[in-house]
Amino acid sequence: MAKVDTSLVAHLPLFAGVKPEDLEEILREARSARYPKNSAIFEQGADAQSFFLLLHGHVRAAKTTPTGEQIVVRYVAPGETFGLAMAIGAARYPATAIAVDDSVALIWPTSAWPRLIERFPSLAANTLQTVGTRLQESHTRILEMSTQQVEQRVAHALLRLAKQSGKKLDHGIEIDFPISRQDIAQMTGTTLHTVSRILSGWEQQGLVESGRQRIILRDPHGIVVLAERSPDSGAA
Amino acid sequence: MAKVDTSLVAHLPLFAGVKPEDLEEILREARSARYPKNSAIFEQGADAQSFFLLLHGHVRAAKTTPTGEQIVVRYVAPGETFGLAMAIGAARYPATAIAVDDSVALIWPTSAWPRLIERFPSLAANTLQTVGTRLQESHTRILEMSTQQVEQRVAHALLRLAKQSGKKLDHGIEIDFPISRQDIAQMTGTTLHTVSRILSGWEQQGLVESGRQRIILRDPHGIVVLAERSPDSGAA
DNA sequence: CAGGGTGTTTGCGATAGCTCAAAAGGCGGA
DNA sequence: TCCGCCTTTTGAGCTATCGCAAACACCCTG
Repeated sequence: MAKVDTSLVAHLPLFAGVKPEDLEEILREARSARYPKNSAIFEQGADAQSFFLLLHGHVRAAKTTPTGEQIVVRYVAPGETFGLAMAIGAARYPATAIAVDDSVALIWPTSAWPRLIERFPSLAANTLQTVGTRLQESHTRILEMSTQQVEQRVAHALLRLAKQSGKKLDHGIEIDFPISRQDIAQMTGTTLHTVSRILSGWEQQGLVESGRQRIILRDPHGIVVLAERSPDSGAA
Repeated sequence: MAKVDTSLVAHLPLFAGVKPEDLEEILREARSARYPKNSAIFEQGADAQSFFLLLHGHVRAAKTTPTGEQIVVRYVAPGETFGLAMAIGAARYPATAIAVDDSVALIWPTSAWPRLIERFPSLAANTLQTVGTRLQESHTRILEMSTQQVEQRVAHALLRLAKQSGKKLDHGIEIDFPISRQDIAQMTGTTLHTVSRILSGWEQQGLVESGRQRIILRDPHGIVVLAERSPDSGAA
C-alpha cells in the first residue's frame, strides 16, 4: 500500500479543521486503489464495507429500479467522498458506483467510521455539511424536474457538469470525462432520444459541439439563457 | 419560557446516545413556541436564525422558484427536526416552513449549534444520520419522477404520508392533517387537476375516500398494488 | 483495413398529462 | 341562515415528449 501524501488532501472540505498530525493518523487507516475506466467500484445493494475519497478520475453513482431503469444520482469529482452509506446508517450501498475514467480513490473500512468521528468530531461536522449540500442539490433537482421542460433541465445539467468538471478551452468549456446522451437523459429524467434531438438543435445554433461521449459548451452564456428561459418565451 | 420535560424527547433519534443530564443542558438552550394553523415559521431566503424540533402538529416545507412555482419538499411530523440550514453551512433557509395544523416546536438559535455539537458529538452523528436518510429519500423521489407515471407517484406519495402521519381508522388510514390536491401535486410533480382526476377514479374503485383537504385510504393494499404496477400492465 | 459493437441521429405515430375554462361543492364567517 | 371564498371536479383540445424503428457514424480490435 502506497503512503498517501497529506499535502494532497489536507485542503479538502472533509478535513477542514483537522490537525496535520491527526490527518496523518486518519490517512494511515486508508488504503488506495486504482479503478480502470468502466469498472464497478461497488454495486447497489452490496454490503457497504468501505467508504471512499476520490483522488483522480470521475465516478458515476447510479440508482437502478427493480425493473431495470436507471438514473444517475451524481458524478463524483476528485476530492469528493462517496459510498458514505454508513454515515446515514445504511448497511448496503443505495447506488452503484462506476469509474467513468481511470480513477484512484482512498478507501476506509466502514467499520472505522464510528471510531474516526469519535476521535475527530470535525469529520462528522464536515460530512454533515457535505451531505446537507447534496440534499439541497437534490431538492433543486426535484424542483427542476417538477417545473421545467426537458430542454431547460438539460441546460442546467450541462452547466452543472461544466462547473464541477469543466475544462476551459480556448473557445468554450469541455466536460472533462466521457458522458453519453444516455447519461444526460438519466440525469434529467428523459430519454436519450430527446437529449440527442436537443443537442443537435444546440449544435446547429452553435451553442455546443459534441460527439461520441463528448460535449463542449461553445457558448456557455447562451446555455444559461436557455436554462433560465420561462417555459413559453419561445424561440422560432 | 416553559420548561421542557426531557422524558418527552429523550427517545428521539436526535438525542440517541445523549446522557439525561446532557439532554437537560441541551434543552435549557431551547425555547418553545406555538404556531397557529397556516402560519409561517420561516420563509425561504430569510436569515437562518434558528433550528427547530417539532413537538406537536405538522409542518410543510416548500421551495419556490423565481417564477413562483412551488414544490413541497416534505411534511414534518412530530419528533422531527427542520430548519437545519446551519448544519449544511447555509446562512439562509432554502425553503419556507408553514404550520399546516396548530403546532408546537422547540427552537434553538443557530448560533448555539457549533457549541452543541462540540460538547455533544452524538448530536452531529445523529443529525448526519437524519440528513443522510433524507438524502436517500430525495434520490428515491427523483427516481420515481424519472421512471414512473403520475398515478404511481401519487400512490407512493399517499402511502408515504400514511406511513408517516396516518391515523388508523376502523376501515382504512386517514392522513392526519389537512392536505389539498394542490399539495399532493406539488409533492409529485404534477397539477392539481391531474391529482383530482386520479383521486376521483380511485374513489369510484373504493380505494380512497376524500374531500376538502382530507384523504382516507380505504384500501391501502390496493394502492400498494397501483404503486408497484409497471407502466403498462394496465387496467381497463 | 475490414468487422463488430456501441453510441448517435432522425423520422413518425401515439399519448399521458398539461392548459384553459367553467361549474359545483363545502366550509367558515357575518 | 346566507354569502363568499377556496377547493374540487370535470370537460375538451393541445402538445411536449415518449416509444419504436431504422439508419448511420465512430472507435477499437483483430
